Amino acid sequence: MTKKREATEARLVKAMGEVLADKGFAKVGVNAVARQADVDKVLIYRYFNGLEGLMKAYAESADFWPSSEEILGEGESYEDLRSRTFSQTFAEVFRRYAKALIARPLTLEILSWETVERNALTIALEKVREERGLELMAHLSQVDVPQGDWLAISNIFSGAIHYLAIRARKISTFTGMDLGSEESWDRLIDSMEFLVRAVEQGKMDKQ
Amino acid sequence: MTKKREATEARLVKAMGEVLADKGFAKVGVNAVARQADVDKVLIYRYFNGLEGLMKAYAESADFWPSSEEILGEGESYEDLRSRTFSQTFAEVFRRYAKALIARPLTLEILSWETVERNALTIALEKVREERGLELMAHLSQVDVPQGDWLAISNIFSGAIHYLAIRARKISTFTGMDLGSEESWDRLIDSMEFLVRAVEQGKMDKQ
DNA sequence: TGAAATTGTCACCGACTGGTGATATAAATG
DNA sequence: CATTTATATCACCAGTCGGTGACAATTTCA
Repeated sequence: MTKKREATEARLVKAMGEVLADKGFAKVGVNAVARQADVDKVLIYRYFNGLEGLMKAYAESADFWPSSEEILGEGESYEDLRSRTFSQTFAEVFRRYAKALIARPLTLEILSWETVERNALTIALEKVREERGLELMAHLSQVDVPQGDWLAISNIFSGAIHYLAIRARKISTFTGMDLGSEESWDRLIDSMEFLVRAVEQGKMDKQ
Repeated sequence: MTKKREATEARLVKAMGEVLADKGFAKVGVNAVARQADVDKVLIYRYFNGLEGLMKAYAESADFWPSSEEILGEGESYEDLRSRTFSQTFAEVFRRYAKALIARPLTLEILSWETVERNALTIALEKVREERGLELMAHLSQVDVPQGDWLAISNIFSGAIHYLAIRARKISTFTGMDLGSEESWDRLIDSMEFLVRAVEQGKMDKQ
Protein backbone atom coordinates (compact mmCIF):
# COMPACT_ATOMS: atom_id res chain seq x y z
CA MET A 1 0.00 0.00 0.00
CA THR A 2 2.02 2.90 -1.28
CA LYS A 3 -0.90 5.24 -0.59
CA LYS A 4 -0.27 5.16 3.12
CA ARG A 5 2.67 7.48 2.83
CA GLU A 6 0.64 10.03 0.91
CA ALA A 7 -2.04 9.84 3.53
CA THR A 8 0.48 10.33 6.32
CA GLU A 9 2.06 13.25 4.55
CA ALA A 10 -1.34 14.81 4.09
CA ARG A 11 -2.09 14.39 7.77
CA LEU A 12 1.13 16.13 8.68
CA VAL A 13 0.50 19.02 6.33
CA LYS A 14 -3.00 19.41 7.71
CA ALA A 15 -1.76 19.22 11.28
CA MET A 16 0.73 21.96 10.53
CA GLY A 17 -2.11 24.32 9.68
CA GLU A 18 -4.09 23.26 12.71
CA VAL A 19 -1.30 23.93 15.15
CA LEU A 20 -0.66 27.26 13.49
CA ALA A 21 -4.30 28.21 13.73
CA ASP A 22 -4.92 26.93 17.24
CA LYS A 23 -1.70 27.69 19.08
CA GLY A 24 0.08 30.26 16.95
CA PHE A 25 3.45 30.10 15.26
CA ALA A 26 5.36 30.13 18.53
CA LYS A 27 4.08 26.64 19.26
CA VAL A 28 4.88 25.17 15.87
CA GLY A 29 7.48 22.43 16.26
CA VAL A 30 8.05 18.82 15.35
CA ASN A 31 6.62 17.54 18.59
CA ALA A 32 3.45 19.60 18.52
CA VAL A 33 2.72 18.95 14.86
CA ALA A 34 3.37 15.23 15.09
CA ARG A 35 1.18 15.01 18.16
CA GLN A 36 -1.60 16.87 16.36
CA ALA A 37 -1.33 14.56 13.35
CA ASP A 38 -1.18 11.53 15.64
CA VAL A 39 1.88 10.39 13.82
CA ASP A 40 5.43 9.77 14.92
CA LYS A 41 7.61 12.83 14.60
CA VAL A 42 10.37 10.85 12.98
CA LEU A 43 8.26 10.79 9.83
CA ILE A 44 8.58 14.54 9.55
CA TYR A 45 12.30 14.03 9.12
CA ARG A 46 11.94 11.06 6.80
CA TYR A 47 9.28 12.46 4.51
CA PHE A 48 10.03 16.15 4.63
CA ASN A 49 13.62 16.35 5.73
CA GLY A 50 12.56 18.18 8.84
CA LEU A 51 10.18 20.94 9.83
CA GLU A 52 11.35 23.37 7.16
CA GLY A 53 10.43 20.89 4.45
CA LEU A 54 7.03 20.37 5.98
CA MET A 55 6.53 24.12 6.09
CA LYS A 56 7.35 24.33 2.44
CA ALA A 57 4.86 21.61 1.61
CA TYR A 58 2.28 23.37 3.74
CA ALA A 59 2.97 26.66 2.00
CA GLU A 60 2.12 25.07 -1.34
CA SER A 61 -1.03 23.48 -0.01
CA ALA A 62 -3.21 26.52 0.48
CA ASP A 63 -4.03 29.95 -0.88
CA PHE A 64 -2.70 32.29 1.72
CA TRP A 65 -2.97 35.31 -0.48
CA PRO A 66 -6.05 36.68 -2.15
CA SER A 67 -5.89 36.13 -5.88
CA SER A 68 -5.99 39.00 -8.34
CA GLU A 69 -9.55 38.02 -9.10
CA GLU A 70 -10.54 38.37 -5.49
CA ILE A 71 -9.10 41.87 -5.41
CA LEU A 72 -9.98 43.11 -8.86
CA GLY A 73 -13.09 41.05 -9.48
CA GLU A 74 -13.78 39.16 -12.68
CA GLY A 75 -15.81 39.74 -15.82
CA GLU A 76 -18.46 42.39 -15.29
CA SER A 77 -17.27 43.09 -11.82
CA TYR A 78 -13.81 43.79 -13.17
CA GLU A 79 -15.07 46.05 -15.94
CA ASP A 80 -17.19 47.81 -13.39
CA LEU A 81 -14.14 48.51 -11.27
CA ARG A 82 -12.09 49.73 -14.20
CA SER A 83 -14.80 52.17 -15.24
CA ARG A 84 -14.45 54.21 -12.07
CA THR A 85 -12.13 57.05 -11.33
CA PHE A 86 -8.58 56.29 -10.32
CA SER A 87 -9.10 57.14 -6.69
CA GLN A 88 -12.21 55.00 -6.49
CA THR A 89 -10.44 52.07 -8.09
CA PHE A 90 -7.38 52.50 -5.93
CA ALA A 91 -9.38 52.69 -2.73
CA GLU A 92 -11.65 49.81 -3.67
CA VAL A 93 -8.63 47.62 -4.26
CA PHE A 94 -7.34 48.31 -0.77
CA ARG A 95 -10.78 47.89 0.71
CA ARG A 96 -11.03 44.41 -0.76
CA TYR A 97 -7.46 43.68 0.19
CA ALA A 98 -8.10 44.52 3.83
CA LYS A 99 -11.25 42.40 3.87
CA ALA A 100 -9.48 39.46 2.27
CA LEU A 101 -6.63 39.69 4.78
CA ILE A 102 -8.83 39.89 7.84
CA ALA A 103 -10.73 36.87 6.59
CA ARG A 104 -7.48 34.87 6.55
CA PRO A 105 -6.33 34.39 10.14
CA LEU A 106 -3.67 31.96 9.05
CA THR A 107 -2.17 34.49 6.70
CA LEU A 108 -2.17 37.05 9.48
CA GLU A 109 -0.40 34.57 11.69
CA ILE A 110 2.34 34.05 9.12
CA LEU A 111 2.50 37.77 8.47
CA SER A 112 3.16 38.27 12.13
CA TRP A 113 5.73 35.51 12.04
CA GLU A 114 7.54 37.41 9.30
CA THR A 115 8.39 40.18 11.72
CA VAL A 116 10.12 37.70 13.99
CA GLU A 117 11.78 35.06 11.90
CA ARG A 118 12.53 34.05 8.36
CA ASN A 119 11.72 30.46 7.48
CA ALA A 120 10.43 28.30 4.65
CA LEU A 121 6.87 29.40 5.29
CA THR A 122 7.45 33.11 5.48
CA ILE A 123 9.74 32.98 2.48
CA ALA A 124 7.08 31.24 0.42
CA LEU A 125 4.58 33.85 1.49
CA GLU A 126 6.95 36.68 0.62
CA LYS A 127 7.38 35.42 -2.90
CA VAL A 128 3.70 35.08 -3.67
CA ARG A 129 2.94 38.46 -2.15
CA GLU A 130 5.61 40.10 -4.22
CA GLU A 131 4.18 38.54 -7.40
CA ARG A 132 0.60 39.44 -6.61
CA GLY A 133 1.61 42.93 -5.59
CA LEU A 134 3.36 43.64 -8.86
CA GLU A 135 0.49 42.04 -10.75
CA LEU A 136 -1.87 44.40 -9.03
CA MET A 137 0.30 47.41 -9.71
CA ALA A 138 0.36 46.44 -13.37
CA HIS A 139 -3.42 46.35 -13.50
CA LEU A 140 -3.73 49.66 -11.74
CA SER A 141 -1.31 51.37 -14.08
CA GLN A 142 -3.62 50.60 -16.99
CA VAL A 143 -5.93 53.37 -15.94
CA ASP A 144 -5.14 57.03 -16.16
CA VAL A 145 -2.71 57.52 -13.29
CA PRO A 146 -2.15 60.95 -11.74
CA GLN A 147 1.33 62.09 -10.94
CA GLY A 148 2.77 60.60 -7.76
CA ASP A 149 4.98 57.84 -6.38
CA TRP A 150 2.26 55.23 -6.39
CA LEU A 151 4.54 52.39 -5.46
CA ALA A 152 5.48 54.17 -2.26
CA ILE A 153 1.88 55.12 -1.62
CA SER A 154 0.73 51.54 -2.17
CA ASN A 155 3.34 50.36 0.27
CA ILE A 156 2.19 52.87 2.84
CA PHE A 157 -1.38 51.70 2.51
CA SER A 158 -0.70 48.00 2.44
CA GLY A 159 1.84 48.36 5.23
CA ALA A 160 -0.75 50.09 7.36
CA ILE A 161 -3.32 47.42 6.58
CA HIS A 162 -0.90 44.63 7.42
CA TYR A 163 0.10 46.22 10.69
CA LEU A 164 -3.33 47.14 11.90
CA ALA A 165 -4.70 43.75 10.91
CA ILE A 166 -2.07 41.65 12.65
CA ARG A 167 -2.02 43.91 15.67
CA ALA A 168 -5.79 43.81 16.01
CA ARG A 169 -5.63 40.07 16.72
CA LYS A 170 -4.16 40.85 20.14
CA ILE A 171 -5.00 44.48 20.86
CA SER A 172 -8.01 45.95 19.19
CA THR A 173 -7.46 49.58 20.08
CA PHE A 174 -5.02 51.86 18.32
CA THR A 175 -4.94 55.56 19.16
CA GLY A 176 -8.60 56.05 19.61
CA MET A 177 -9.82 53.57 17.03
CA ASP A 178 -11.33 50.16 17.65
CA LEU A 179 -9.90 47.91 15.01
CA GLY A 180 -12.34 45.17 15.93
CA SER A 181 -15.19 47.13 14.36
CA GLU A 182 -15.98 47.32 10.68
CA GLU A 183 -16.69 50.98 11.11
CA SER A 184 -13.09 51.74 11.96
CA TRP A 185 -11.86 49.91 8.92
CA ASP A 186 -14.30 51.87 6.80
CA ARG A 187 -12.91 55.07 8.24
CA LEU A 188 -9.40 53.97 7.38
CA ILE A 189 -10.18 52.96 3.83
CA ASP A 190 -12.33 56.04 3.32
CA SER A 191 -9.39 58.14 4.40
CA MET A 192 -7.16 56.39 1.90
CA GLU A 193 -9.67 57.20 -0.81
CA PHE A 194 -9.88 60.74 0.50
CA LEU A 195 -6.14 61.20 0.18
CA VAL A 196 -5.96 59.74 -3.30
CA ARG A 197 -8.93 61.78 -4.45
CA ALA A 198 -7.23 64.92 -3.31
CA VAL A 199 -4.26 64.07 -5.51
CA GLU A 200 -6.54 63.31 -8.41
CA GLN A 201 -8.38 66.59 -8.13
CA GLY A 202 -5.18 68.53 -7.75
CA LYS A 203 -4.01 67.07 -11.00
CA MET A 204 -7.28 67.98 -12.73
CA ASP A 205 -7.02 71.56 -11.52
CA LYS A 206 -3.65 71.90 -13.13
CA GLN A 207 -4.69 70.48 -16.46
CA MET B 1 24.25 45.69 53.45
CA THR B 2 20.77 46.48 52.34
CA LYS B 3 22.13 47.85 49.09
CA LYS B 4 22.84 44.44 47.72
CA ARG B 5 19.25 43.83 46.89
CA GLU B 6 18.99 47.02 44.94
CA ALA B 7 22.11 46.11 43.04
CA THR B 8 20.76 42.67 42.25
CA GLU B 9 17.47 44.08 41.10
CA ALA B 10 19.27 46.50 38.85
CA ARG B 11 21.31 43.71 37.35
CA LEU B 12 18.15 41.77 36.55
CA VAL B 13 16.47 44.73 34.95
CA LYS B 14 19.54 45.40 32.89
CA ALA B 15 19.83 41.75 31.89
CA MET B 16 16.23 41.83 30.74
CA GLY B 17 17.07 44.48 28.17
CA GLU B 18 20.21 42.67 27.11
CA VAL B 19 18.44 39.40 26.41
CA LEU B 20 15.72 41.27 24.55
CA ALA B 21 18.28 43.08 22.44
CA ASP B 22 20.58 40.14 21.81
CA LYS B 23 18.24 37.18 21.44
CA GLY B 24 14.84 38.69 20.78
CA PHE B 25 11.64 38.47 22.75
CA ALA B 26 11.14 34.79 21.96
CA LYS B 27 14.12 33.97 24.16
CA VAL B 28 13.07 36.06 27.12
CA GLY B 29 12.47 33.81 30.10
CA VAL B 30 13.46 33.43 33.71
CA ASN B 31 16.35 31.13 32.92
CA ALA B 32 17.85 33.23 30.15
CA VAL B 33 17.52 36.50 32.04
CA ALA B 34 18.92 35.11 35.27
CA ARG B 35 21.82 33.57 33.39
CA GLN B 36 22.54 36.88 31.70
CA ALA B 37 22.45 38.70 35.02
CA ASP B 38 24.60 36.00 36.59
CA VAL B 39 22.09 35.73 39.37
CA ASP B 40 19.91 32.91 40.54
CA LYS B 41 16.53 32.84 38.85
CA VAL B 42 14.74 32.37 42.13
CA LEU B 43 15.44 36.02 42.84
CA ILE B 44 13.22 37.00 39.93
CA TYR B 45 10.34 35.41 41.77
CA ARG B 46 11.32 36.80 45.14
CA TYR B 47 12.00 40.39 44.14
CA PHE B 48 9.61 40.82 41.23
CA ASN B 49 6.98 38.15 41.79
CA GLY B 50 7.97 36.52 38.53
CA LEU B 51 8.88 37.52 35.03
CA GLU B 52 5.88 39.75 34.52
CA GLY B 53 6.91 41.88 37.45
CA LEU B 54 10.42 42.15 36.11
CA MET B 55 9.03 43.20 32.76
CA LYS B 56 7.04 45.90 34.43
CA ALA B 57 10.09 47.17 36.25
CA TYR B 58 12.03 47.08 33.02
CA ALA B 59 9.30 48.97 31.21
CA GLU B 60 9.66 51.81 33.70
CA SER B 61 13.42 51.88 33.44
CA ALA B 62 13.84 53.25 29.94
CA ASP B 63 12.37 55.58 27.36
CA PHE B 64 11.06 53.31 24.69
CA TRP B 65 9.07 55.99 22.99
CA PRO B 66 10.33 59.21 21.56
CA SER B 67 9.22 62.13 23.68
CA SER B 68 7.09 64.91 22.32
CA GLU B 69 10.20 67.06 22.30
CA GLU B 70 12.03 64.61 20.10
CA ILE B 71 9.19 64.68 17.60
CA LEU B 72 8.15 68.30 17.78
CA GLY B 73 11.46 69.85 18.74
CA GLU B 74 11.90 72.39 21.50
CA GLY B 75 12.23 76.13 21.70
CA GLU B 76 13.26 77.61 18.38
CA SER B 77 13.08 74.29 16.65
CA TYR B 78 9.50 73.94 17.82
CA GLU B 79 8.51 77.39 16.70
CA ASP B 80 10.20 76.73 13.42
CA LEU B 81 8.11 73.64 12.92
CA ARG B 82 4.89 75.39 13.86
CA SER B 83 5.54 78.17 11.36
CA ARG B 84 5.34 75.84 8.39
CA THR B 85 2.30 74.76 6.44
CA PHE B 86 0.13 72.01 7.81
CA SER B 87 1.36 69.42 5.34
CA GLN B 88 4.98 70.27 6.04
CA THR B 89 4.45 70.04 9.77
CA PHE B 90 2.49 66.84 9.49
CA ALA B 91 5.06 65.16 7.27
CA GLU B 92 7.97 66.37 9.35
CA VAL B 93 6.42 64.87 12.44
CA PHE B 94 6.18 61.48 10.78
CA ARG B 95 9.66 61.81 9.37
CA ARG B 96 11.07 62.34 12.85
CA TYR B 97 8.85 59.62 14.21
CA ALA B 98 10.16 57.08 11.73
CA LYS B 99 13.75 58.06 12.46
CA ALA B 100 13.21 57.83 16.19
CA LEU B 101 11.65 54.41 15.87
CA ILE B 102 14.33 52.96 13.65
CA ALA B 103 16.91 54.22 16.11
CA ARG B 104 15.24 52.20 18.86
CA PRO B 105 15.75 48.50 18.13
CA LEU B 106 14.40 47.56 21.53
CA THR B 107 11.19 49.41 20.89
CA LEU B 108 10.86 47.67 17.54
CA GLU B 109 11.37 44.36 19.29
CA ILE B 110 8.56 45.06 21.72
CA LEU B 111 6.41 46.40 18.92
CA SER B 112 6.85 43.11 17.14
CA TRP B 113 6.10 41.28 20.35
CA GLU B 114 2.80 43.15 20.53
CA THR B 115 1.58 41.35 17.43
CA VAL B 116 2.11 38.01 19.11
CA GLU B 117 1.36 38.35 22.77
CA ARG B 118 0.10 40.71 25.39
CA ASN B 119 2.22 40.99 28.51
CA ALA B 120 3.39 43.48 31.09
CA LEU B 121 5.94 44.96 28.71
CA THR B 122 3.70 45.38 25.70
CA ILE B 123 0.92 46.76 27.86
CA ALA B 124 3.26 49.36 29.28
CA LEU B 125 4.32 50.31 25.78
CA GLU B 126 0.73 50.56 24.62
CA LYS B 127 -0.14 53.01 27.35
CA VAL B 128 2.73 55.37 26.72
CA ARG B 129 2.19 55.24 22.98
CA GLU B 130 -1.46 56.09 23.41
CA GLU B 131 -0.58 59.08 25.61
CA ARG B 132 2.12 60.38 23.32
CA GLY B 133 -0.08 59.86 20.30
CA LEU B 134 -2.90 61.92 21.70
CA GLU B 135 -0.43 64.53 22.92
CA LEU B 136 0.91 64.81 19.41
CA MET B 137 -2.54 65.05 17.90
CA ALA B 138 -3.33 67.85 20.31
CA HIS B 139 -0.26 69.79 19.20
CA LEU B 140 -1.04 69.25 15.55
CA SER B 141 -4.58 70.43 15.93
CA GLN B 142 -3.33 73.81 17.09
CA VAL B 143 -2.44 74.75 13.56
CA ASP B 144 -4.93 75.42 10.82
CA VAL B 145 -6.18 71.95 9.99
CA PRO B 146 -7.78 71.19 6.63
CA GLN B 147 -10.91 69.09 6.47
CA GLY B 148 -10.28 65.37 6.82
CA ASP B 149 -10.27 62.47 9.26
CA TRP B 150 -6.80 63.19 10.58
CA LEU B 151 -6.96 60.60 13.31
CA ALA B 152 -7.53 57.89 10.74
CA ILE B 153 -4.86 59.34 8.48
CA SER B 154 -2.37 59.50 11.35
CA ASN B 155 -3.11 55.88 12.16
CA ILE B 156 -2.54 54.89 8.56
CA PHE B 157 0.81 56.63 8.51
CA SER B 158 2.03 55.46 11.88
CA GLY B 159 0.71 51.97 11.20
CA ALA B 160 2.69 51.85 7.97
CA ILE B 161 5.80 53.12 9.71
CA HIS B 162 5.47 50.59 12.49
CA TYR B 163 4.97 47.72 10.08
CA LEU B 164 7.69 48.58 7.65
CA ALA B 165 10.13 49.27 10.47
CA ILE B 166 9.59 46.03 12.36
CA ARG B 167 9.45 44.00 9.17
CA ALA B 168 12.66 45.53 7.86
CA ARG B 169 14.58 43.96 10.75
CA LYS B 170 14.14 40.56 9.11
CA ILE B 171 13.28 41.23 5.46
CA SER B 172 14.44 44.45 3.96
CA THR B 173 12.51 44.29 0.70
CA PHE B 174 8.86 45.15 0.36
CA THR B 175 7.27 45.26 -3.08
CA GLY B 176 10.14 46.79 -4.91
CA MET B 177 11.49 48.96 -2.13
CA ASP B 178 14.56 48.34 -0.03
CA LEU B 179 13.65 49.34 3.49
CA GLY B 180 17.25 49.10 4.56
CA SER B 181 18.09 52.26 2.66
CA GLU B 182 17.45 55.79 3.82
CA GLU B 183 16.38 56.66 0.33
CA SER B 184 13.37 54.38 0.51
CA TRP B 185 12.27 55.90 3.78
CA ASP B 186 12.59 59.33 2.25
CA ARG B 187 10.39 58.22 -0.61
CA LEU B 188 7.80 56.96 1.85
CA ILE B 189 7.74 60.09 3.96
CA ASP B 190 7.83 62.31 0.88
CA SER B 191 4.77 60.48 -0.37
CA MET B 192 3.01 61.07 2.93
CA GLU B 193 3.74 64.77 2.59
CA PHE B 194 2.63 64.62 -1.02
CA LEU B 195 -0.72 63.17 -0.04
CA VAL B 196 -1.32 65.66 2.74
CA ARG B 197 -0.29 68.57 0.56
CA ALA B 198 -2.83 67.52 -2.02
CA VAL B 199 -5.54 67.73 0.63
CA GLU B 200 -4.27 71.09 1.78
CA GLN B 201 -4.28 72.55 -1.71
CA GLY B 202 -7.70 71.13 -2.45
CA LYS B 203 -8.99 72.94 0.58
CA MET B 204 -7.38 76.21 -0.46
CA ASP B 205 -8.93 75.97 -3.88
CA LYS B 206 -12.36 75.77 -2.35
CA GLN B 207 -11.88 78.70 -0.04
C1' DT C 1 8.64 -18.41 -2.56
C1' DG C 2 12.39 -15.42 -0.65
C1' DA C 3 15.04 -11.05 -0.44
C1' DA C 4 14.82 -6.10 -0.43
C1' DA C 5 12.74 -1.86 0.31
C1' DT C 6 9.16 0.86 2.39
C1' DT C 7 6.50 2.35 6.32
C1' DG C 8 5.76 2.86 11.01
C1' DT C 9 6.64 2.30 16.27
C1' DC C 10 9.23 2.93 20.24
C1' DA C 11 12.66 4.16 23.48
C1' DC C 12 16.04 7.13 24.36
C1' DC C 13 19.39 11.21 24.27
C1' DG C 14 21.05 15.91 26.05
C1' DA C 15 19.46 20.43 26.59
C1' DC C 16 16.29 23.53 27.90
C1' DT C 17 11.86 25.36 30.22
C1' DG C 18 9.22 27.42 34.45
C1' DG C 19 8.95 26.68 39.16
C1' DT C 20 9.93 25.30 44.29
C1' DG C 21 11.91 23.77 48.82
C1' DA C 22 15.83 23.35 51.70
C1' DT C 23 19.87 25.38 53.18
C1' DA C 24 23.89 28.25 53.65
C1' DT C 25 25.72 33.04 54.36
C1' DA C 26 25.68 37.45 55.95
C1' DA C 27 23.77 41.45 58.16
C1' DA C 28 20.86 43.84 61.50
C1' DT C 29 18.87 43.87 66.06
C1' DG C 30 18.20 42.61 70.82
C1' DC D 1 27.14 37.81 72.78
C1' DA D 2 22.93 35.40 70.62
C1' DT D 3 18.76 35.63 67.81
C1' DT D 4 16.20 37.08 64.19
C1' DT D 5 15.87 38.60 59.43
C1' DA D 6 17.30 39.62 54.78
C1' DT D 7 19.99 37.78 50.97
C1' DA D 8 21.73 34.43 47.99
C1' DT D 9 23.00 29.58 46.53
C1' DC D 10 21.94 25.05 45.26
C1' DA D 11 19.69 20.87 44.02
C1' DC D 12 15.85 19.16 42.23
C1' DC D 13 11.15 18.63 39.99
C1' DA D 14 8.20 17.45 35.86
C1' DG D 15 7.64 18.75 31.31
C1' DT D 16 9.04 20.10 26.63
C1' DC D 17 12.26 20.64 22.91
C1' DG D 18 14.76 18.83 18.52
C1' DG D 19 16.88 14.84 17.06
C1' DT D 20 18.42 9.75 16.39
C1' DG D 21 19.16 4.64 16.33
C1' DA D 22 17.12 0.14 16.75
C1' DC D 23 13.59 -2.71 15.49
C1' DA D 24 8.98 -4.56 13.92
C1' DA D 25 5.49 -4.81 10.38
C1' DT D 26 4.28 -4.49 5.84
C1' DT D 27 4.65 -4.16 0.88
C1' DT D 28 7.19 -4.66 -3.47
C1' DC D 29 9.69 -7.03 -6.51
C1' DA D 30 12.77 -10.63 -8.40
